[in-house]
Amino acid sequence: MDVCDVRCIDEEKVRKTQQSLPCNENISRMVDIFKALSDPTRLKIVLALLNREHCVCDIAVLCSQSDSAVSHQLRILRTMKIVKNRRQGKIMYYSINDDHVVSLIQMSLDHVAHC
Amino acid sequence: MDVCDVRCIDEEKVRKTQQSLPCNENISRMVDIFKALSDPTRLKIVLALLNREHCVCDIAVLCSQSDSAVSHQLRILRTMKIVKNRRQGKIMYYSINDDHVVSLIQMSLDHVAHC
DNA sequence: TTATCATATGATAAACTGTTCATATGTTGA
DNA sequence: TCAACATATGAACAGTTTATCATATGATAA
Repeated sequence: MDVCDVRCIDEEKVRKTQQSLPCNENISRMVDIFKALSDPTRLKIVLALLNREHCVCDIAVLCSQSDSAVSHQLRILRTMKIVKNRRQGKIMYYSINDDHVVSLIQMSLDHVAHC
Repeated sequence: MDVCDVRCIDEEKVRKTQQSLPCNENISRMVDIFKALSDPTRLKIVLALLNREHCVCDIAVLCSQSDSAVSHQLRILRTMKIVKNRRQGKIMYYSINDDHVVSLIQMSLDHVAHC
């Protein structure tokens, strides 16, 4: 870890910014949220569920992916509690389970929409 | 691509959700933004610059990474216009260049802070 | 209870990502 | 002009991620 040695850093600036940083655990949580949304398949899934609940099969069509690939990604989103599911007979319906993520997506949508 | 065949999909629901989806280009842009923030080093850099501008060397200290690693990540953030830089002699100062990203981060911070 | 259907899961291969190391660039002061 | 320094960059390697394939599970209807 060849971090630059003491000569060049402005210790006071660094110290102050250091204090302004969230704790590592919160940084890690933020990374996890962004990571969840940083894959096109997962983002499409969440965008689709923003509209309404859907079964795995329909989600697969909407994402142009195999049922299996979608199921894997749904498991990740489920583990993160971004989506939830309910069974109706053979069919599993998925829907959004995290309003914060909805806000994040809405904000990023606004961002890309006008630029 | 063994997408589920016509039997199981609810064509009407799928059609409507399809129409609600952003265009692929915008989805791709959203993915890029989230991807930029989904690495701990890059997120820490942006969080640090949220406080004030810093030189590469100080950023490296703040991220507990080598100057080189940080420089690589700064290039990515620069390419995405999330940060900008200005030279002062030998030293290169980096700062935030995208207010939307600031809002996204602030929102995700609020999210992780109270949960 | 058995066949079929919708979904889930484990293993694998391919692609991607991030750090490191070596080296290059550009700036300053001697 | 040269040495020293801050930063940048290219190549390579390790670790991670994602889709696929094969198979498993759980539910329904015959």
